[in-house]
Amino acid sequence: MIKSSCINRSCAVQYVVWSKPDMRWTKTLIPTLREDPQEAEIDSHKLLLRAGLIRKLAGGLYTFLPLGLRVLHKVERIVREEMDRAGALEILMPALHPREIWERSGRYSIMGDVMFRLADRQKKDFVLGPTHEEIVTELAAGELRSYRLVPRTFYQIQAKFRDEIRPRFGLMRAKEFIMKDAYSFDVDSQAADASYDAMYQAYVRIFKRCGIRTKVVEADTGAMGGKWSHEFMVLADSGEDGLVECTSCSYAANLERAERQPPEPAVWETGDDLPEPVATPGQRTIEEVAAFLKCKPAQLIKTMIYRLDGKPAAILVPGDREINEHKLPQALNVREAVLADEATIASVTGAPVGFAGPIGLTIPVYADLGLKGIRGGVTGANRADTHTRHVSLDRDAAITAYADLCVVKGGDRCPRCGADLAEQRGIEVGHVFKLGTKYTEAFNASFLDENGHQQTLIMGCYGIGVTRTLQSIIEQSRDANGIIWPTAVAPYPVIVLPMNVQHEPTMAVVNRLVGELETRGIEVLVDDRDERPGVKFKDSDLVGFPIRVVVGERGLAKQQVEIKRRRDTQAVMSPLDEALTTIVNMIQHDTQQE
RNA sequence: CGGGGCGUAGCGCAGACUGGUAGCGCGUUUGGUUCGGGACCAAAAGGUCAUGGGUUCAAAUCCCAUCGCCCCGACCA
Repeated sequence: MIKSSCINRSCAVQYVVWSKPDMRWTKTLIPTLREDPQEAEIDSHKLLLRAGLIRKLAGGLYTFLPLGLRVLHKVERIVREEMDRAGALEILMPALHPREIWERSGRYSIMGDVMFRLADRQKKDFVLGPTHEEIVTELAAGELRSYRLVPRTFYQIQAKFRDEIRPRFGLMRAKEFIMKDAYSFDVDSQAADASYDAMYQAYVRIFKRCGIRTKVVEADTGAMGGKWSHEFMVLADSGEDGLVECTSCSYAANLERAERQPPEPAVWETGDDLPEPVATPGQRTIEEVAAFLKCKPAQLIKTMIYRLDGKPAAILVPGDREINEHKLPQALNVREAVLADEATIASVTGAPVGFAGPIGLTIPVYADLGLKGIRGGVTGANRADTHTRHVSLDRDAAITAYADLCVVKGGDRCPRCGADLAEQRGIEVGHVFKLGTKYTEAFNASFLDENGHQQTLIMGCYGIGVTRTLQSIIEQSRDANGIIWPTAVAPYPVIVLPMNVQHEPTMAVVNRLVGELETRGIEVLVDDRDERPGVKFKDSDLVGFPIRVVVGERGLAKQQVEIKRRRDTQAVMSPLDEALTTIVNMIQHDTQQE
């Protein structure tokens, strides 16, 4: 039964030459589930399980079943093609790293909790790599010694390991996942910008070819360090990241980084009244105090005590706002900003937690720009069970500096053009960083320039969560019946459903059509199960093959087969001798569209 | 790590409060009737009731501990 023609026409299938282009449902494993698994919360996770693409081994650890692996390979192939096109060089680095290399960059302590640690039989310490900046920089330090060998960009596609605090949503946040990571090394900042741009453009192409719409946002560099970065976000309500985009200009940013133009000064009162203590017994939170004093949360001035590089300071934001801790280091020019403990708060304010205010403090006081010019505000009085009202910050408190310190929200003003910002959720599928010399200095990665001078390599790094991207495709392309695969990443672009596998003329037509598709290099799955049509239709929709061909006695009587796109509602009847052309045209058309 | 929920057949669940022979639906196997959107009839297989301990004549059920999974939070490229 199995066609042997795959051998002599394997050249038609680029890269995936080891894979037979056609498959019978009864010969593979596609364990579809009729009901939603109890373990899954979001739709894409449910569908991964229901469509028989993955199975869970343990929390954050998944096995890819045949169909899931086919999709994974297709995404990887797109990534490889675009990386290669951009001039990046594929390598493969170890997943197991000696501890010392992480200590050299200082990240063993920074990322220590994220890394799985283990020891060999000699009790030598190792970690499972959560990322590979250290490893690749070590390589560059040894090999890229001459300007003639620069620029170079290396990439790999490999399993990464992270001891996530909470793995969730299936492949979205897993303990082991597939990542494409790339690293560029350049002679100077300008050349590094060009490398960055090449990767950025490659990413745009990759996600487009995967059939997903992404939004590029300015991002925080976090533990990666570096100066600048962009994230590629798949917009989805289930996304773990918040982001804002301008309704007018092109500004878009992760909430961790997003800035805003200062709003109009909050004038609640004329400002003629002087500060006055008011008893607020037991009212600690913003909500409690606002309700107690019958004022709006925004009228309160939230005062939080932080330690900036160890030294206490007060951070002030409007009562209806959150402090953005990611922005503090840069805004206040410190290395580390952490919330102070209760003892510190008590000693600098002289009051229990919940009653801190800026008036009379002897530590530095930094206020959000949204508080500039506020009149009639309410603050803690630095005394138990007491607040202060009629506060005009400029007049009543010694403000060390105003800065943009709070988390931006939808409705705030764009930092570029002043128009409204809109807030959305997104899934981070790609992240590109300009790292500068953080790692190349730590690893002494330098080269000799044309003049024989020693110079430090400028580095960039670029990640794509491959398995996360796979799930994001589903998150963005599905309906009530199941997945709708974009053609480029579908496990099979075509599924053929014989309505009655016992009917010989039906199977003769199926086999001939499948053979013809094979010769065109088109991968086909034949649902040759002896099941009722309804079952096959449901499974076909659930798994989401882009094109479905139904061969039944009803159509055959008119020498026709039915061809239907998964994303369309209407099927078309096609004469037998035109079916092949119709299908091929659809695939070509859809691949270009997507 | 804090808070909450859940572990009973491959999947989804009931049974637990009030201890007394392990249940239902789907799926699976066999036979038959069906056959263009998850058919019907009949028969059957399938369980350390998460694990360990305790109480009891008797524990899926009550008590204690542990483990695992899911959600919220903290946290996180």
